[in-house]
Amino acid sequence: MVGGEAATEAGRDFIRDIIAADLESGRHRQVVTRFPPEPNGYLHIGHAKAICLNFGVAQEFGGRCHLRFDDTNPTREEQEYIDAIERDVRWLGFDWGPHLYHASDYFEQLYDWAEYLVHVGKAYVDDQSQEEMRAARGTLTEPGRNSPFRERSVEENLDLLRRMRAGEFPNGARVLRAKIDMASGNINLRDPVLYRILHAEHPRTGAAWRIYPSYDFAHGQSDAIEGITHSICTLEFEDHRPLYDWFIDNLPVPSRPRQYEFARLNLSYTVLSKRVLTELVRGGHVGGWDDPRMPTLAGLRRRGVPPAAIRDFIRRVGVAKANSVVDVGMLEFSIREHLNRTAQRRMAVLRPLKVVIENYQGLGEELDAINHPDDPSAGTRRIRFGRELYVERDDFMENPPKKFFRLSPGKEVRLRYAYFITCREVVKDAAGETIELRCTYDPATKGGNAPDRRKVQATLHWVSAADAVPAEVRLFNQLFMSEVPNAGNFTADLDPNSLEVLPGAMVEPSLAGTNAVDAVQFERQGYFYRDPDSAPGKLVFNRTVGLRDTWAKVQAAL
RNA sequence: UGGGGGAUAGUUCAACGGUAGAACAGCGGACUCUGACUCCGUUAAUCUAGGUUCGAAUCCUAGUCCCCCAGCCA
Repeated sequence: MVGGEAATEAGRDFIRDIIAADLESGRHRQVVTRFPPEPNGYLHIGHAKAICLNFGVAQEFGGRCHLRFDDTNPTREEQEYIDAIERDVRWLGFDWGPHLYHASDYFEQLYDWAEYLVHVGKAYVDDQSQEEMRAARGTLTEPGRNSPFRERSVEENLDLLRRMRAGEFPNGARVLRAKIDMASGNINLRDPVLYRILHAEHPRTGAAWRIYPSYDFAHGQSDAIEGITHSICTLEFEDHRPLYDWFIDNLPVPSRPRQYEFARLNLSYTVLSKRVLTELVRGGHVGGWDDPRMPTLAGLRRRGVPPAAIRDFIRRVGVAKANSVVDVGMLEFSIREHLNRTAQRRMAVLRPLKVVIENYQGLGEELDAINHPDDPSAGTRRIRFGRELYVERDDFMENPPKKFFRLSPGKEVRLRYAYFITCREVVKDAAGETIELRCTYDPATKGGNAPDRRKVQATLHWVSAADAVPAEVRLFNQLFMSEVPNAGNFTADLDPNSLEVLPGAMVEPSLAGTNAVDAVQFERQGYFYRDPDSAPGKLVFNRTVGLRDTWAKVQAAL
């Protein structure tokens, strides 16, 4: 658990207000919440909001939060997803202790309650086809019509229900329906389906069941069985609440949970739809559920986003009932904020340009570099200088605009932790491409300061050619080009340049160490994280997020 | 023309009849061996129209706009 940290981090919102009031009034002695994913896909950052909310309030108010799989539809659910969900919730920083449950744990009890409703005349078996049911349901503005099977006897209903359970009928032949009100303005109350016939293997119950409960019939009662006090869900379930309450009122359930709804998270330039994410994976548009461009927790993890940054982001976003789209920049802010404090600094040249220091005669002395400017306990490391170096191609311009502070012909800059150098000559290939810079250094500026106190406008990162280690660096842009992508036709909106691979990067030797698995800042560029595609002799780094880039803004304005 | 929700700076969230505030973004500046970080300053909002009240984002009335619901999905 993140414990006290989360408690102090917590904001205030209408959900927490309700819980605080319920505790104060004595309605509940302890708050019990649950995070109820359906195991039909990977968790994404939208789920992180629900997870942080449910586990968060439980922590803050001294209660508990259950992890419960809503596994009522075996035609869509898989064990792979169950495992991934548990892994991702833990990674996010939450612990359900012994409280791991499944809706399928309650199948027998739910079935008993179905028979109970039949006994009291509040449920019936309907033989109508799916099409007939749809036609009889009415529309948004017209009431529905009662099913011709609505007034069957209790005995006949019971017999049919039991034979449904026994597997006597094919898929779709009959359903069990609640007898509520076919004329209700709320369509969820027009005799909703409680059980459908599904001859399908269930990941947990195997072939034990031929009928499976609907979400509506399973969710609230599962909450009641577990003693959930506050059943927190998203807005689209708001008009299911009367039905939720109908089951609680009409069944001998052991407790009285109440449902509250909040607005789900939306992020700009991002799609948080399991359907679309699944198609992205199955259609090969991304490398998998953990592709660093994916908004899944697995993708964010691989990208190098720390879970604490996600929690901080969720806290900043808040909880309310208004639909909204959060600027993805806010997520990036939380990531930078966290990584700036925690990531050690290193030097890496993404697009190398060779520099020869013509007057350097040394053999390559070692210099001290600071691992973290704000954290002395992170210590220092030794980096080797040399006659041949690499600097960033973007740090040189032959004909620079006025505001360009970096290297250009005749200009002096500082090489971080090393010396001042001045560009003397530009070497080009036959095509006119700059391939090398001939520079001179000032031996008196060793360590990076001039005895005469003269200043330079820029400090450049660099690596020495002699001991630089080659690496592949992967840069990511948003997967979608539109600020609010159209989930209906998302392929047209995919950015073909969302992945940029730089195969020829050169990094500090310290980055090749086997223990270099933590997030790291490549100075002046961004935060990077070792990708699992790395292998002995093959380093791969993902850019988690770039540093704020004021120069890019100035440049864009030129 | 049914039912359920929602509208506050560009964005997200506060303010619960009593000075409309924060964060992110933006803009300007300071600092800087990261054009980073940090710090300082600053632009910027109550959907509309009436009403109640000494006083309304908040209460009332009438509108407007947006979202969700017609799966044997969740």
